[in-house]
Amino acid sequence: MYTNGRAQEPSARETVYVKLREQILNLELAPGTALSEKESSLVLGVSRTPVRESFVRLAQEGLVQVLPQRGTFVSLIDPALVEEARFMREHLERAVVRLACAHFPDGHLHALEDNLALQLMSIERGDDRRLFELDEAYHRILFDGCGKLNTWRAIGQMNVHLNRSRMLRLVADRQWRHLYEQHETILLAVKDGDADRAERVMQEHLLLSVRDLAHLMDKYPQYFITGGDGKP
Amino acid sequence: MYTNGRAQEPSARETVYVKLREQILNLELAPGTALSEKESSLVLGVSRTPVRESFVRLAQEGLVQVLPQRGTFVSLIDPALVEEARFMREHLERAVVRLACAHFPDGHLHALEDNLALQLMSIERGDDRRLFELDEAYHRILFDGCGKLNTWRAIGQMNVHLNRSRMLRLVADRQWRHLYEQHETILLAVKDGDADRAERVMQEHLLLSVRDLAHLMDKYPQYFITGGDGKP
DNA sequence: TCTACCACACTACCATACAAGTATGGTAGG
DNA sequence: CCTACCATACTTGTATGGTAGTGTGGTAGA
Repeated sequence: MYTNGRAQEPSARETVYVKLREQILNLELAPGTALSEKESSLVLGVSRTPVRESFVRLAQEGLVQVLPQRGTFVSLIDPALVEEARFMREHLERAVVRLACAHFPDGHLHALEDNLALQLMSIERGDDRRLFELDEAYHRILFDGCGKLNTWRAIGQMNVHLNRSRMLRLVADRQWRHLYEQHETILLAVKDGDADRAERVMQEHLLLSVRDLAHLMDKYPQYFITGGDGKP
Repeated sequence: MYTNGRAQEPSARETVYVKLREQILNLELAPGTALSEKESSLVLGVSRTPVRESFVRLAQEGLVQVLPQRGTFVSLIDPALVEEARFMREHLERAVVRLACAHFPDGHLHALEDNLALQLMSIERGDDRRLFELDEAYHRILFDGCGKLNTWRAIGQMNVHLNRSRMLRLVADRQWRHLYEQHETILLAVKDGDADRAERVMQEHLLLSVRDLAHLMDKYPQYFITGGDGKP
């Protein structure tokens, strides 16, 4: 018996789920797009079962909406969810960054420094997709360093809605420098143990993420929920 | 054609999911218990498909753990998750109760009053299960009144882990009066708009929910994760 | 007695067939 | 021309059979 070296090739369900999720967050599958178990199964070369089970997971995350006997659709962006995601992140990240100012492991500190360096390179290259990932990683490292990784994961579920609108914003607008400078300032404050400063900058930083939301809703109205419950 | 009055009888998957979830939270299905698609399908009188899809949902919530080709098990309680759930609730509920002190709809205020009255009756009857539900509803009303219902739902996913340990605690210990008095104090503070007081009591209130966690881990060690990753 | 091996029962995974509800386009009737 | 109806082609929901991996208990051999 060879020990399999933790390779453990992923299940069909997992690969399908990851792929669909990525496409939805990238807006390759735009909000409102109709999906179908059969079509996805043909495209991805698997049977309906793993596709269907991925739909169940995505539906629970609020990324798709399953209407029995009618169809499955990529959820429209709900501005209320976006705002509440920001609300959650604001209060939890303020708390976490205060913890970080009190105590933060050296290893994670170095990870933040490395991350910032990579951010700078991504900005110079104009690689927005990569910068987006690094931004996520930056905040994740902060939570991890404070022993609050599960909290970050819990935020994740709401965060996908925030991120879809942020992705939309990246297309038109781009103020990456400002974003980078805030990350830099937060890291310095953590190093200095200046909790008040860190908390204040973090709050501003997260406010930035929903700026111009109204503008986006005006520009891409078909991607947002207008009235009641968000059915296409 | 009769309009069906929004009855829309629930799917097999939904009923199975709700039933299993309830049993896990009630500890009727104790942490570590082995499940199986086939057995559950026989017990619940449906085919394996809806059971399997329920397992997918429960696994995503962290309530069960699916080991491919080996079995499905009710997750052990992870003390780190319990503590982080408390952490999330502490910071988010402090923020929400401050909002409530600034502005809170009359309708929701009345709902809180009614809820408190019912709590008192449940305490007199010694109906702990009902009191537990009312406690959940109380906090839910607070979030709803502040337009943060989605935030409450997001907390819910972490909350299930906190609630399993709270349920365990209900069995041995019981200090319902204290719980009720805190709820009462918070309501009064919201009425008076005394944000500082409301926030302070809320923090104490949530600390109560993890008191004696170490004691519980000592008393029911088989229900908790000890070392690494929580596999039974 | 102890060890290595193997058959067997069990698991979750996936593919597929069937059932039941829904939207739609064409057509017959007014 | 307009309306009501119906066949049909979709959709998701459920049931079931086969596959491959895993644990276990019994047995043959040393």
